[in-house]
Amino acid sequence: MAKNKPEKAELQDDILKAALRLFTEKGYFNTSVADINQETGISTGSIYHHFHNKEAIAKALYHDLIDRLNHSIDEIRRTHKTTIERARAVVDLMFTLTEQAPEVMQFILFSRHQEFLSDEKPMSSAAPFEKLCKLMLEGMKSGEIRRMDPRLASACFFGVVIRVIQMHLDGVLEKPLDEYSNEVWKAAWRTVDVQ
Amino acid sequence: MAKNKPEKAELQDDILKAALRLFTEKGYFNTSVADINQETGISTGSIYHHFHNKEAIAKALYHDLIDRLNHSIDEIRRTHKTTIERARAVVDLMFTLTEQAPEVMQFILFSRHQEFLSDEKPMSSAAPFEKLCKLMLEGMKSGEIRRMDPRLASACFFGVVIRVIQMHLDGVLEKPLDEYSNEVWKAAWRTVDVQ
DNA sequence: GTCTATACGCCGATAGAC
DNA sequence: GTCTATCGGCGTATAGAC
Repeated sequence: MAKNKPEKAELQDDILKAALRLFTEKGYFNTSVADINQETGISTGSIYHHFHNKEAIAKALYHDLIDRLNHSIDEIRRTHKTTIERARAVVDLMFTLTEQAPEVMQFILFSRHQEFLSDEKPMSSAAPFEKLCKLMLEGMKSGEIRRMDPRLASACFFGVVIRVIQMHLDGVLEKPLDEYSNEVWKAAWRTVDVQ
Repeated sequence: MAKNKPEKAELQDDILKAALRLFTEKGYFNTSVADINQETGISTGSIYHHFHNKEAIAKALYHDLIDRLNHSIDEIRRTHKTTIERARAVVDLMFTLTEQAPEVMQFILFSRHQEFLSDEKPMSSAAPFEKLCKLMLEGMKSGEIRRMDPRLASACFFGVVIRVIQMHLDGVLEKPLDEYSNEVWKAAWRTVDVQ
Protein backbone atom coordinates (compact mmCIF):
# COMPACT_ATOMS: atom_id res chain seq x y z
CA MET A 1 0.00 0.00 0.00
CA ALA A 2 2.95 2.30 0.64
CA LYS A 3 4.30 3.86 -2.55
CA ASN A 4 8.01 3.40 -3.08
CA LYS A 5 8.50 6.30 -5.43
CA PRO A 6 9.91 9.00 -3.23
CA GLU A 7 10.81 11.30 -6.14
CA LYS A 8 7.35 11.29 -7.56
CA ALA A 9 5.47 11.49 -4.32
CA GLU A 10 7.35 14.49 -3.02
CA LEU A 11 4.92 17.17 -4.07
CA GLN A 12 1.96 15.05 -3.05
CA ASP A 13 3.50 14.76 0.35
CA ASP A 14 4.13 18.48 0.68
CA ILE A 15 0.53 19.15 -0.24
CA LEU A 16 -0.77 16.63 2.28
CA LYS A 17 1.45 17.96 5.05
CA ALA A 18 0.36 21.54 4.44
CA ALA A 19 -3.26 20.52 4.16
CA LEU A 20 -3.06 18.68 7.46
CA ARG A 21 -1.63 21.75 9.15
CA LEU A 22 -4.23 24.07 7.69
CA PHE A 23 -7.20 21.75 8.13
CA THR A 24 -6.45 21.25 11.80
CA GLU A 25 -5.61 24.86 12.46
CA LYS A 26 -8.46 26.56 10.62
CA GLY A 27 -10.73 23.73 9.63
CA TYR A 28 -11.43 22.20 6.23
CA PHE A 29 -13.97 24.79 5.14
CA ASN A 30 -11.88 27.74 6.20
CA THR A 31 -8.98 26.45 4.15
CA SER A 32 -8.97 27.33 0.45
CA VAL A 33 -6.83 25.72 -2.20
CA ALA A 34 -5.21 29.14 -2.48
CA ASP A 35 -4.14 28.75 1.15
CA ILE A 36 -2.48 25.45 0.35
CA ASN A 37 -0.81 27.11 -2.60
CA GLN A 38 0.52 29.90 -0.40
CA GLU A 39 1.67 27.48 2.29
CA THR A 40 3.54 25.19 -0.09
CA GLY A 41 4.48 27.44 -2.98
CA ILE A 42 2.90 24.87 -5.27
CA SER A 43 0.55 26.41 -7.80
CA THR A 44 -3.18 25.78 -7.95
CA GLY A 45 -2.83 24.01 -11.28
CA SER A 46 -0.20 21.70 -9.91
CA ILE A 47 -2.25 20.89 -6.86
CA TYR A 48 -5.17 19.96 -9.08
CA HIS A 49 -2.85 17.90 -11.21
CA HIS A 50 -2.10 15.71 -8.18
CA PHE A 51 -5.53 15.66 -6.62
CA HIS A 52 -8.85 15.50 -8.39
CA ASN A 53 -10.33 18.10 -6.07
CA LYS A 54 -10.09 19.54 -2.59
CA GLU A 55 -12.07 16.73 -1.04
CA ALA A 56 -9.63 14.23 -2.51
CA ILE A 57 -6.84 15.84 -0.52
CA ALA A 58 -8.74 15.38 2.71
CA LYS A 59 -9.66 11.86 1.72
CA ALA A 60 -6.07 10.85 0.99
CA LEU A 61 -4.99 12.39 4.26
CA TYR A 62 -7.69 10.60 6.18
CA HIS A 63 -6.98 7.18 4.77
CA ASP A 64 -3.26 7.66 5.11
CA LEU A 65 -3.50 8.40 8.79
CA ILE A 66 -6.11 5.74 9.45
CA ASP A 67 -3.84 3.19 7.77
CA ARG A 68 -0.89 4.20 9.88
CA LEU A 69 -2.92 3.99 13.05
CA ASN A 70 -4.25 0.62 11.99
CA HIS A 71 -0.74 -0.60 11.41
CA SER A 72 0.41 0.57 14.84
CA ILE A 73 -2.44 -1.22 16.53
CA ASP A 74 -1.65 -4.43 14.68
CA GLU A 75 1.93 -4.07 15.77
CA ILE A 76 0.85 -3.67 19.38
CA ARG A 77 -1.35 -6.71 19.09
CA ARG A 78 1.59 -8.70 17.73
CA THR A 79 4.11 -7.66 20.37
CA HIS A 80 1.88 -7.82 23.44
CA LYS A 81 -0.04 -10.86 24.56
CA THR A 82 -2.32 -9.86 27.40
CA THR A 83 -5.15 -7.38 27.06
CA ILE A 84 -3.85 -5.30 29.92
CA GLU A 85 -0.47 -4.90 28.22
CA ARG A 86 -2.08 -4.15 24.89
CA ALA A 87 -4.41 -1.56 26.34
CA ARG A 88 -1.53 0.08 28.14
CA ALA A 89 0.49 0.13 24.92
CA VAL A 90 -2.37 1.71 23.02
CA VAL A 91 -2.63 4.50 25.58
CA ASP A 92 1.12 5.08 25.30
CA LEU A 93 0.85 5.14 21.52
CA MET A 94 -1.95 7.68 21.55
CA PHE A 95 -0.23 9.92 24.06
CA THR A 96 3.09 9.79 22.27
CA LEU A 97 1.45 10.49 18.95
CA THR A 98 -0.38 13.43 20.46
CA GLU A 99 2.87 14.94 21.70
CA GLN A 100 4.84 14.25 18.55
CA ALA A 101 2.20 14.96 15.93
CA PRO A 102 -0.71 16.81 17.51
CA GLU A 103 -2.21 17.67 14.12
CA VAL A 104 -2.49 13.99 13.28
CA MET A 105 -4.51 13.23 16.39
CA GLN A 106 -6.50 16.41 16.03
CA PHE A 107 -7.46 15.47 12.50
CA ILE A 108 -8.20 11.81 13.16
CA LEU A 109 -10.04 12.18 16.43
CA PHE A 110 -11.69 15.57 16.32
CA SER A 111 -12.44 16.76 12.82
CA ARG A 112 -15.92 16.13 11.55
CA HIS A 113 -15.04 14.04 8.50
CA GLN A 114 -18.61 13.36 7.61
CA GLU A 115 -19.11 17.02 6.87
CA PHE A 116 -16.51 17.08 4.13
CA LEU A 117 -15.96 13.48 3.07
CA SER A 118 -18.95 12.07 1.22
CA ASP A 119 -19.95 8.54 2.13
CA GLU A 120 -17.58 8.20 5.04
CA LYS A 121 -18.63 6.22 8.09
CA PRO A 122 -18.46 7.88 11.51
CA MET A 123 -15.04 7.49 13.12
CA SER A 124 -16.58 5.40 15.89
CA SER A 125 -17.02 2.59 13.40
CA ALA A 126 -13.81 3.07 11.41
CA ALA A 127 -11.30 0.26 11.23
CA PRO A 128 -8.97 1.25 14.10
CA PHE A 129 -11.87 1.56 16.49
CA GLU A 130 -13.19 -1.79 15.41
CA LYS A 131 -9.81 -3.27 16.23
CA LEU A 132 -9.83 -1.71 19.66
CA CYS A 133 -13.27 -3.14 20.16
CA LYS A 134 -11.93 -6.59 19.36
CA LEU A 135 -9.12 -6.18 21.86
CA MET A 136 -11.76 -5.53 24.49
CA LEU A 137 -13.76 -8.56 23.44
CA GLU A 138 -10.71 -10.79 23.72
CA GLY A 139 -10.04 -9.35 27.15
CA MET A 140 -13.48 -10.49 28.22
CA LYS A 141 -12.87 -13.98 26.93
CA SER A 142 -9.58 -14.19 28.79
CA GLY A 143 -11.23 -12.93 31.96
CA GLU A 144 -9.19 -9.73 32.19
CA ILE A 145 -12.14 -7.51 31.44
CA ARG A 146 -15.62 -7.39 32.90
CA ARG A 147 -18.28 -8.91 30.66
CA MET A 148 -20.24 -6.19 28.90
CA ASP A 149 -21.10 -4.94 25.44
CA PRO A 150 -17.64 -4.73 23.83
CA ARG A 151 -18.52 -1.44 22.14
CA LEU A 152 -19.50 -0.02 25.48
CA ALA A 153 -16.27 -1.25 27.03
CA SER A 154 -14.35 0.38 24.24
CA ALA A 155 -16.30 3.61 24.69
CA CYS A 156 -15.61 3.67 28.42
CA PHE A 157 -11.93 2.90 28.22
CA PHE A 158 -11.09 5.13 25.29
CA GLY A 159 -13.54 7.77 26.33
CA VAL A 160 -11.22 8.59 29.18
CA VAL A 161 -8.13 8.59 27.00
CA ILE A 162 -9.62 10.57 24.15
CA ARG A 163 -11.13 13.22 26.39
CA VAL A 164 -7.82 13.79 28.12
CA ILE A 165 -6.16 14.16 24.75
CA GLN A 166 -8.80 16.63 23.68
CA MET A 167 -8.34 18.75 26.76
CA HIS A 168 -4.61 18.67 26.23
CA LEU A 169 -4.98 19.81 22.63
CA ASP A 170 -7.37 22.52 23.77
CA GLY A 171 -4.64 23.76 26.08
CA VAL A 172 -6.72 23.18 29.19
CA LEU A 173 -4.39 20.78 30.97
CA GLU A 174 -1.30 22.58 32.14
CA LYS A 175 1.27 19.83 32.48
CA PRO A 176 2.72 17.90 29.52
CA LEU A 177 0.64 14.91 28.58
CA ASP A 178 3.01 12.14 29.61
CA GLU A 179 2.91 13.27 33.20
CA TYR A 180 -0.73 12.24 33.29
CA SER A 181 -0.08 8.99 31.48
CA ASN A 182 -0.03 6.69 34.49
CA GLU A 183 -2.99 8.24 36.21
CA VAL A 184 -5.06 8.26 33.06
CA TRP A 185 -4.17 4.70 32.25
CA LYS A 186 -5.26 3.54 35.67
CA ALA A 187 -8.49 5.52 35.53
CA ALA A 188 -9.31 4.14 32.09
CA TRP A 189 -8.55 0.59 33.06
CA ARG A 190 -10.79 0.81 36.11
CA THR A 191 -13.77 1.34 33.82
CA VAL A 192 -13.38 -2.15 32.39
CA ASP A 193 -11.40 -4.06 35.03
CA VAL A 194 -13.01 -7.13 36.56
CA GLN A 195 -14.28 -6.04 39.98
CA MET B 1 -31.66 36.57 30.65
CA ALA B 2 -34.74 34.86 29.20
CA LYS B 3 -36.80 37.15 27.01
CA ASN B 4 -40.44 37.41 27.96
CA LYS B 5 -41.75 38.56 24.62
CA PRO B 6 -43.11 35.42 23.02
CA GLU B 7 -44.88 37.23 20.18
CA LYS B 8 -41.78 39.00 19.05
CA ALA B 9 -39.40 36.11 19.49
CA GLU B 10 -41.45 33.67 17.47
CA LEU B 11 -39.65 34.02 14.16
CA GLN B 12 -36.30 34.18 15.89
CA ASP B 13 -37.11 30.92 17.53
CA ASP B 14 -38.19 29.26 14.32
CA ILE B 15 -34.96 30.33 12.71
CA LEU B 16 -32.88 29.03 15.60
CA LYS B 17 -34.72 25.72 15.67
CA ALA B 18 -34.26 25.18 11.95
CA ALA B 19 -30.63 26.26 12.11
CA LEU B 20 -29.97 23.79 14.90
CA ARG B 21 -31.48 20.98 12.86
CA LEU B 22 -29.52 21.87 9.74
CA PHE B 23 -26.24 22.64 11.48
CA THR B 24 -26.22 19.30 13.25
CA GLU B 25 -27.42 17.34 10.26
CA LYS B 26 -25.21 18.82 7.56
CA GLY B 27 -22.80 21.01 9.45
CA TYR B 28 -22.54 24.78 9.67
CA PHE B 29 -20.61 25.25 6.45
CA ASN B 30 -22.85 22.97 4.42
CA THR B 31 -25.88 24.96 5.52
CA SER B 32 -26.68 28.08 3.54
CA VAL B 33 -29.04 30.82 4.59
CA ALA B 34 -31.13 29.70 1.63
CA ASP B 35 -31.45 26.31 3.35
CA ILE B 36 -32.76 27.98 6.46
CA ASN B 37 -35.17 29.95 4.31
CA GLN B 38 -36.43 26.75 2.67
CA GLU B 39 -36.72 24.94 6.00
CA THR B 40 -38.68 27.70 7.72
CA GLY B 41 -40.44 29.49 4.90
CA ILE B 42 -38.97 32.70 6.27
CA SER B 43 -37.36 34.82 3.57
CA THR B 44 -33.67 35.66 3.41
CA GLY B 45 -34.38 39.31 4.03
CA SER B 46 -36.37 38.53 7.12
CA ILE B 47 -33.69 36.23 8.45
CA TYR B 48 -31.13 38.99 8.04
CA HIS B 49 -33.49 41.38 9.71
CA HIS B 50 -33.38 39.24 12.85
CA PHE B 51 -29.73 38.24 12.74
CA HIS B 52 -26.83 40.35 11.67
CA ASN B 53 -25.29 37.49 9.74
CA LYS B 54 -25.09 33.72 9.58
CA GLU B 55 -22.51 33.51 12.31
CA ALA B 56 -24.80 35.45 14.63
CA ILE B 57 -27.38 32.68 14.29
CA ALA B 58 -24.86 30.08 15.38
CA LYS B 59 -23.67 32.32 18.19
CA ALA B 60 -27.17 32.89 19.55
CA LEU B 61 -27.83 29.17 19.36
CA TYR B 62 -24.62 28.35 21.13
CA HIS B 63 -25.10 30.75 24.01
CA ASP B 64 -28.73 29.80 24.36
CA LEU B 65 -27.93 26.14 24.78
CA ILE B 66 -24.91 26.77 27.00
CA ASP B 67 -27.09 28.90 29.25
CA ARG B 68 -29.72 26.23 29.51
CA LEU B 69 -27.14 23.59 30.33
CA ASN B 70 -25.60 25.89 32.91
CA HIS B 71 -28.95 26.40 34.49
CA SER B 72 -29.61 22.66 34.69
CA ILE B 73 -26.27 22.06 36.37
CA ASP B 74 -26.95 24.79 38.92
CA GLU B 75 -30.30 23.17 39.59
CA ILE B 76 -28.64 19.82 40.17
CA ARG B 77 -26.15 21.41 42.50
CA ARG B 78 -28.99 22.96 44.46
CA THR B 79 -31.09 19.82 44.78
CA HIS B 80 -28.35 17.32 45.50
CA LYS B 81 -25.88 17.57 48.32
CA THR B 82 -23.24 14.87 47.87
CA THR B 83 -20.88 14.71 44.94
CA ILE B 84 -21.89 11.18 44.14
CA GLU B 85 -25.54 12.18 43.85
CA ARG B 86 -24.70 15.23 41.82
CA ALA B 87 -22.51 13.31 39.42
CA ARG B 88 -25.19 10.71 39.00
CA ALA B 89 -27.76 13.41 38.31
CA VAL B 90 -25.53 15.01 35.70
CA VAL B 91 -25.18 11.71 33.88
CA ASP B 92 -28.95 11.29 33.95
CA LEU B 93 -29.40 14.81 32.64
CA MET B 94 -27.00 14.29 29.77
CA PHE B 95 -28.51 10.97 28.79
CA THR B 96 -32.06 12.26 28.98
CA LEU B 97 -31.16 15.31 26.98
CA THR B 98 -29.49 13.14 24.37
CA GLU B 99 -32.63 11.06 23.97
CA GLN B 100 -35.04 13.96 23.97
CA ALA B 101 -33.04 16.50 22.01
CA PRO B 102 -30.18 14.77 20.25
CA GLU B 103 -29.44 17.84 18.10
CA VAL B 104 -28.84 19.91 21.20
CA MET B 105 -26.20 17.53 22.51
CA GLN B 106 -24.74 17.04 19.08
CA PHE B 107 -24.34 20.77 18.66
CA ILE B 108 -23.01 21.50 22.13
CA LEU B 109 -20.66 18.59 22.47
CA PHE B 110 -19.52 17.73 18.99
CA SER B 111 -19.59 20.66 16.63
CA ARG B 112 -16.36 22.52 16.17
CA HIS B 113 -17.51 25.96 17.28
CA GLN B 114 -14.11 27.51 16.99
CA GLU B 115 -14.23 26.97 13.25
CA PHE B 116 -17.29 29.18 12.80
CA LEU B 117 -17.53 31.34 15.91
CA SER B 118 -14.77 33.91 16.08
CA ASP B 119 -13.16 34.42 19.46
CA GLU B 120 -14.89 31.54 21.15
CA LYS B 121 -13.08 29.50 23.77
CA PRO B 122 -12.82 25.73 23.34
CA MET B 123 -15.81 23.92 24.83
CA SER B 124 -13.53 22.25 27.37
CA SER B 125 -13.17 25.59 29.13
CA ALA B 126 -16.71 26.86 28.64
CA ALA B 127 -18.83 27.64 31.69
CA PRO B 128 -20.70 24.35 32.09
CA PHE B 129 -17.48 22.40 32.02
CA GLU B 130 -15.95 24.71 34.55
CA LYS B 131 -18.90 24.02 36.81
CA LEU B 132 -18.45 20.29 36.43
CA CYS B 133 -14.80 20.76 37.29
CA LYS B 134 -15.81 22.50 40.51
CA LEU B 135 -18.14 19.67 41.43
CA MET B 136 -15.17 17.35 41.16
CA LEU B 137 -13.01 19.61 43.30
CA GLU B 138 -15.63 19.70 46.02
CA GLY B 139 -15.84 15.94 45.89
CA MET B 140 -12.14 15.79 46.64
CA LYS B 141 -12.50 18.09 49.61
CA SER B 142 -15.33 16.00 51.00
CA GLY B 143 -13.31 12.85 50.50
CA GLU B 144 -15.67 11.28 47.98
CA ILE B 145 -13.25 11.60 45.11
CA ARG B 146 -9.60 10.68 44.81
CA ARG B 147 -7.22 13.61 45.04
CA MET B 148 -6.01 14.59 41.61
CA ASP B 149 -5.98 17.51 39.18
CA PRO B 150 -9.67 18.46 39.11
CA ARG B 151 -9.56 19.03 35.36
CA LEU B 152 -8.17 15.57 34.91
CA ALA B 153 -10.87 14.11 37.14
CA SER B 154 -13.47 15.90 35.09
CA ALA B 155 -11.91 14.65 31.87
CA CYS B 156 -11.90 11.06 33.12
CA PHE B 157 -15.42 11.02 34.46
CA PHE B 158 -17.08 12.88 31.62
CA GLY B 159 -14.84 11.33 29.02
CA VAL B 160 -16.69 8.10 29.59
CA VAL B 161 -20.11 9.72 29.49
CA ILE B 162 -19.44 11.88 26.48
CA ARG B 163 -17.91 9.10 24.45
CA VAL B 164 -20.90 6.86 25.07
CA ILE B 165 -23.18 9.66 23.97
CA GLN B 166 -21.13 10.16 20.84
CA MET B 167 -21.29 6.48 19.93
CA HIS B 168 -25.00 6.53 20.52
CA LEU B 169 -25.47 9.54 18.26
CA ASP B 170 -23.28 7.86 15.66
CA GLY B 171 -25.68 4.93 15.75
CA VAL B 172 -22.98 2.52 16.87
CA LEU B 173 -24.62 1.38 20.10
CA GLU B 174 -27.64 -0.73 19.34
CA LYS B 175 -29.71 -0.44 22.51
CA PRO B 176 -31.43 2.78 23.65
CA LEU B 177 -29.17 4.93 25.73
CA ASP B 178 -30.92 4.62 29.08
CA GLU B 179 -30.30 0.88 29.15
CA TYR B 180 -26.60 1.65 29.45
CA SER B 181 -27.14 4.35 32.02
CA ASN B 182 -26.32 2.35 35.12
CA GLU B 183 -23.33 0.57 33.67
CA VAL B 184 -21.89 3.79 32.27
CA TRP B 185 -22.46 5.63 35.49
CA LYS B 186 -20.60 2.97 37.45
CA ALA B 187 -17.75 2.88 34.98
CA ALA B 188 -17.41 6.65 35.02
CA TRP B 189 -17.50 6.86 38.78
CA ARG B 190 -14.78 4.23 39.11
CA THR B 191 -12.37 6.59 37.34
CA VAL B 192 -12.56 9.06 40.22
CA ASP B 193 -13.75 6.99 43.19
CA VAL B 194 -11.49 6.82 46.25
CA GLN B 195 -9.85 3.42 46.04
C1' DG C 1 -41.20 43.56 9.45
C1' DT C 2 -41.46 40.73 5.55
C1' DC C 3 -40.80 40.04 1.04
C1' DT C 4 -38.23 39.69 -4.01
C1' DA C 5 -34.61 40.76 -6.66
C1' DT C 6 -30.01 41.48 -7.11
C1' DA C 7 -25.10 42.79 -6.25
C1' DC C 8 -20.67 41.00 -5.56
C1' DG C 9 -16.78 38.51 -3.71
C1' DC C 10 -14.68 34.28 -2.96
C1' DC C 11 -13.31 29.88 -4.13
C1' DG C 12 -13.29 25.54 -6.54
C1' DA C 13 -12.00 24.08 -10.79
C1' DT C 14 -10.24 24.39 -15.80
C1' DA C 15 -7.71 26.06 -20.02
C1' DG C 16 -3.86 26.35 -22.13
C1' DA C 17 1.08 28.19 -22.54
C1' DC C 18 5.62 26.60 -21.42
C1' DG D 1 4.25 18.42 -14.77
C1' DT D 2 4.15 23.05 -13.46
C1' DC D 3 2.70 27.38 -14.11
C1' DT D 4 -0.65 31.86 -14.86
C1' DA D 5 -4.88 33.46 -16.02
C1' DT D 6 -9.57 33.07 -15.90
C1' DC D 7 -14.28 31.26 -15.63
C1' DG D 8 -18.58 30.00 -13.47
C1' DG D 9 -21.34 29.42 -9.66
C1' DC D 10 -22.63 29.52 -5.13
C1' DG D 11 -23.71 31.85 -1.05
C1' DT D 12 -23.60 35.93 1.92
C1' DA D 13 -25.46 40.04 2.33
C1' DT D 14 -28.11 44.32 0.80
C1' DA D 15 -31.54 47.39 -1.59
C1' DG D 16 -35.74 48.73 -1.79
C1' DA D 17 -40.84 47.82 -2.68
C1' DC D 18 -44.84 46.71 0.00
